[in-house]
Amino acid sequence: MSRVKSRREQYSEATRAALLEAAARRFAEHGFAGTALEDVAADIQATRGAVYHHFANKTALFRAVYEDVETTMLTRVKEAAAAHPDDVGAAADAALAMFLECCCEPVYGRLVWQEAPVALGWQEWKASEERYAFGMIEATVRTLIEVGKLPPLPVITFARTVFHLLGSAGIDLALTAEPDKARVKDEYLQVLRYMLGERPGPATP
Amino acid sequence: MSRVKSRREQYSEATRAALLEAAARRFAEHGFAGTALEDVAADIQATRGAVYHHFANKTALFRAVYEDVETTMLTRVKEAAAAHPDDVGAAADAALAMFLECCCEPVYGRLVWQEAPVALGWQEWKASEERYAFGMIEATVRTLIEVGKLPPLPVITFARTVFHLLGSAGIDLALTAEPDKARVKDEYLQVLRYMLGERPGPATP
DNA sequence: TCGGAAACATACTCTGTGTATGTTCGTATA
DNA sequence: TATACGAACATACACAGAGTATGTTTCCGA
Repeated sequence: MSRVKSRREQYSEATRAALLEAAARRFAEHGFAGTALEDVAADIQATRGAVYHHFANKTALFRAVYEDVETTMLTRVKEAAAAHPDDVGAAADAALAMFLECCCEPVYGRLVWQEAPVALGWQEWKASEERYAFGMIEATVRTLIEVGKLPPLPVITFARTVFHLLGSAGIDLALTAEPDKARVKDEYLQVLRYMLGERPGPATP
Repeated sequence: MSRVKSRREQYSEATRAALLEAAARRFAEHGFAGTALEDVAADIQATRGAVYHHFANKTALFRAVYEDVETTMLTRVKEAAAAHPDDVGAAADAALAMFLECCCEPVYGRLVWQEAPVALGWQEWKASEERYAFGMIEATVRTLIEVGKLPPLPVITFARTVFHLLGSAGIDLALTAEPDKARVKDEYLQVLRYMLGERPGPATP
């Protein structure tokens, strides 16, 4: 497939990867507008020249970081689902839980849910999610409907709503102070389960 | 209460109001980062000096715009709810529907849901919503639980979720192309009703 | 071994924010 | 009614950061 890399290519890919890593940290910590490319470059002992060699502009750098974390997320979610090859319900549960887990992480949560919509524009962000998180959720929802675990609601809209549901829960959790985190997470799981159709049994009379 | 305004005060308030209006348009159309104060000032035949006289900085201007649209929204929602003084369920329905309506409007939707979290920072945005949309929803949810129309779920978390639910639906609707808008809106109402507890009857067997 | 191109660094331009200072004009006070 | 004062702006300047143009080094293939 891809032949052996020359030393130069290896160096180049290394700095590119280092730039992505540094940028991810900066963007996640200070936001898109709050990060100067100067600082990103300095983090890896380089100058902005290196950045503009590898990426067309600031937005392109962000886009690369964004697609990176999305790909990582997708892999983890697929792994989680693959642990239940015989039970679609359990697989869906695991997938959604893992996605929520990802959203809780400061880097993924902030990048994907806070910065991406303004850095890339809502339109592009929405289109991108089609290929990542949202696409995955849509498949899950479709399965759940086919299996009868969900009523035949409009798939796309329902999936998009679930997507936002998990995302907002995740980002809220990511910013919840440590002492409350466990309780809030439990509350969100209760609410999410309710919204996805589970009904609590009547209180013991 | 407030004594009669001098001519000077009237002029000042007029330009301040004009600045807010121009800024709202610019922010809603080009986003926070994409708006230059120069242009906002030019829109009302003034210079940036006027802006910086009335507002501490760009963020403060945005904050003022933001609080303005939130207040307008709250008024409209309260009016909608007040139309059903005898039926809390209907009042809650009307309130939520009106809120969704507001979220669909490009100015409110974009400012509150896209720009505010990054312009003000998620923390401040969350805190502000406590006093506006979210506070209102919380009251509604609390009522619905007391009346028994909702099970006793954790109020704060549930309200916050509903808040995001309506917001994401609204902003998505705001960006949906006209021919599809009616259908998508209908789909969202279906999904929202489902998530809020209504269960469709079984298909005729 | 040498020409060229990739991988950067350096230097410059331009836009936009924030600030410091100047100017006008209404208004209170003598 | 003359004047002093301060609010309401305008003008001018400093500075940061994005984007671009150009220079420099070093690897690699012919």
